[in-house]
This record gives sequence, C-alpha cells and structure tokens, in this order.
Amino acid sequence: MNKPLTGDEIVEKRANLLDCAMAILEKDGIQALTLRRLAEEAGVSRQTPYLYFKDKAALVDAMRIAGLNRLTGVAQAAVAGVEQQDLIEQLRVVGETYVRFGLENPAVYKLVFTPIRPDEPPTPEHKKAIEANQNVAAARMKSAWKEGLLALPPDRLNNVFWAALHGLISLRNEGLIADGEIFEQIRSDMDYVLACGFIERQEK
Amino acid sequence: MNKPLTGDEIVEKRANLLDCAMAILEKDGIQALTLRRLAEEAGVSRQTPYLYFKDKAALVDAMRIAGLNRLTGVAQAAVAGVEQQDLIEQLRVVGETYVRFGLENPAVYKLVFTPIRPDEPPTPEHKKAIEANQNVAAARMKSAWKEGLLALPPDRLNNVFWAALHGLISLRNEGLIADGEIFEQIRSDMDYVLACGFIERQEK
DNA sequence: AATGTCAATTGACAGTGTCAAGTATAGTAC
DNA sequence: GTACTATACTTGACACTGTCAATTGACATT
Repeated sequence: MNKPLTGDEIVEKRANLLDCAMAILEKDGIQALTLRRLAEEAGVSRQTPYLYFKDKAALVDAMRIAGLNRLTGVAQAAVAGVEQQDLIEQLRVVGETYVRFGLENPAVYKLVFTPIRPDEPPTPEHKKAIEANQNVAAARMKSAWKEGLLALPPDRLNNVFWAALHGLISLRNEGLIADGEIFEQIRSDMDYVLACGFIERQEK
Repeated sequence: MNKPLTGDEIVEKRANLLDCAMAILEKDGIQALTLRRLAEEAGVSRQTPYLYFKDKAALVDAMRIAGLNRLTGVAQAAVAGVEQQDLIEQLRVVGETYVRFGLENPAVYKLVFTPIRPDEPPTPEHKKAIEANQNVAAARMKSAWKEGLLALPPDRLNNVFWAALHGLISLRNEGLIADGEIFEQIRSDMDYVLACGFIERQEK
C-alpha cells in the first residue's frame, strides 16, 4: 500500500480521518479528541494523521470548517422548504435551525464558534465557510430591507439577531440559564427580536 | 515553615495562588496555565497547589468564580455612579460595563462563561456568584417592570438583553464579526434591544 | 531528647503532541 | 529479473502535562 496516492485518495483518507474526529468529538467531547485515539479509531498508525494535517490545531481547524458547513447545509435545506412564505417566517426557520443544531450538537456548535488560535486570523477557507453560513440569514435580511420591511439596516438587525441566538444557545449549553421549556422560550425570544426589527409583523 | 496553618494563612496562600493563576491566564492565555508553571511563578514547589485545590479543574473553577465576582464588582461600582438616573440609563451602564469587561479581558470573560465540566452542576458558590452577577441587571429590570415601563416580563427581557450582549462579545472576541467601531456599534445594538423592551424611551 | 503532626518537596508514571529515523512496498531503469 | 528510488506508513524517542505516592523537614508536645 505504498504507491503514490491520487488526489482523490488523499481527500478520501483525509475525509475519513475528519469523520472519525467528529465522531469522537460528538461522542466523548473535545477533551477526548486525542491524536492517538483518532489514529486507533481510524485504524491507522499513530503518526498517520500528520500526513493529512500539519498538527492538531490544523485538524481542529478542519473540523471547525466541516461543522460550520454542516450547519450551513441544514439551514439551507430547512429554509428551502419555506421559500415561498414571507421573509420573517423564513428567518424564523433559519433561527430555529440554528437553535436546534446548537442545542442538539453542543460540542460541535461550541467548536465551530470558538476558534482556538486567538492571534492568527481565520484561513480563507474558514472565512468562506463563515460567509456562506452567515449569508443564509443575511441574504433574507437584505431582501426584507429592500422591500422596506425593516426598521433598521439589515446588517445591524442581522448582528443583533445572530448575537441573541448565539448568546441564548451558548448560555444555555453552558448551563447558565435555566432550562424548562427552553426551546419554546428561545423561539419566542427570537420572535421578539425579529418583531422589533420588522416594521410591521404579518399575521399568519 | 511547617507548623499547622491558621485559617487565615490558608486563605491567603490560596488567594495568592489564585492571583498568580489569573495573571498567567491574562498574560498568556488559558493553554499557558499549567500547574507546574503556576507553582514556579508562585515560588512554591510543583505539588503545592494540590494542597489548596483538589485538582486542576478545581483551580479553574475557583478562577471562574473569582473572575465572575470581579465582573460583578465593576458592574456594581459603575451603576452606583448613576443610581439617581432613570432605569434605562442604569441598564445601559451595566451593559456597557459588561461589554468593556468582555472586550478588554477576553480570556477571563471566556473562562467565566464557559464551564469546563459539562456534566457536573455548578457548585453552590458558583451558583451564588452567578446569581449576584445577574442580579445587577435583573433587579433593575424588575423595578422597570413594576413601574410599568416594560413591554414584556423582566426575566424575558433580561434573557434577551443578556444573550444579545453575550453573543456580541463572544462573536467579537472569536473574531467572527468584523471590528471597526465595534464599541459604538455594540452600544447601539444594546440600546436597540433596550429600546424595544421599554414601552417608551425617555429622551435625555 | 524522643515522638508525632503536618506543610511541603521530590520521585515516578501514564498520557499527550510531535520530531526524527526507520521500514516496506510499488514503480522504474537497466 | 535485479537494483534503485520514491513514497506511504510505522516506530522510537523526547519534552511536557496532571497526578499519585513516598519522602523530607520543621515545629509542638510529651
């Protein structure tokens, strides 16, 4: 098994390692994600991951991007189902997807939104993933703005909207706000922010 | 130097270790906080921290509480200076204190709001620190509610207010929202949330 | 002077990330 | 077919981590 690898083989093995790493993360948390365990679980030798990732930080970066793209994917899929409804409803669906994803995959969510390297700027690939992710909501904010539905500029509302969701998910996942009917509560908090941002709320 | 320690000596040495640990955290980040380095920096031997903290997690827990209390302290001090002004202004000051603290002490802020042990519930001491911290804003929300100033129940507005601030600070610190005049921007985002929550906004 | 107590230190170990050297196999040249 | 080389992969080794266990050493009591 030592002939030169084709490009496809490389991306496939890399993807396999990535999947394994994500599985470990979801199963046992970030502190359980060790290079040795990853190697073992993937059925390769200790040092093999270094053939596909420069170091552990690079692996984690890749995981971050993968998780982010996953979130983007489910958000897009969810909103595709309500494309014909009004914009505020679409945004509500996007927000709900975020919340659901964040609460159901706390480890992945946390990883995605907490880069470890505070100094270095995000890679271009990471930046692109972030943009794509943001765009799901931002594009609809812009549309709403163009139609004169917003009480404040779309990027501002997007900021507040996103931050409120992110804050609720984070605080919830860290156990800092009590649970109870957390899902309905967050949904209505979200509705509240949206309702404030939209000039007038359509009744359904 | 081996006679039984008095209670005061214990808390003093413990506090000294805590201070050292906080200093390391602020200076070089959480990944630089190592028990050996802490011991060295504190001028004690490798194992000494174990006399005052069960293990590293216990040390970090103590740091979390210390950081939280520090934030509570500055918030209380800040709001004490505007106690005679109207409630919305007081809340604005509280929020601003949070934002300033979060942006100026990113490592401490992150530590405070991201418990490491996902399973175990917060200790009573931690819980008390959280409550005291929340109460700075929550008490004023309640007052505003009693005076009929709020458009929604105080705990709900508090949730959204807090979450929005926390989200903005976090996303900003993780480099996920662009900077620029971040400070003014967050302030006005905060104003926006408050303005939505208050039935009518007082002009100054 | 002997003993016991207890703060504090040092020794040791398993586990981590990672560099460097080694191994083995597939392809190529003759 | 044999020798060579490139390359996928493995193993050895090291510094560093958290932590348990045994040891040391100074004081108080007898």
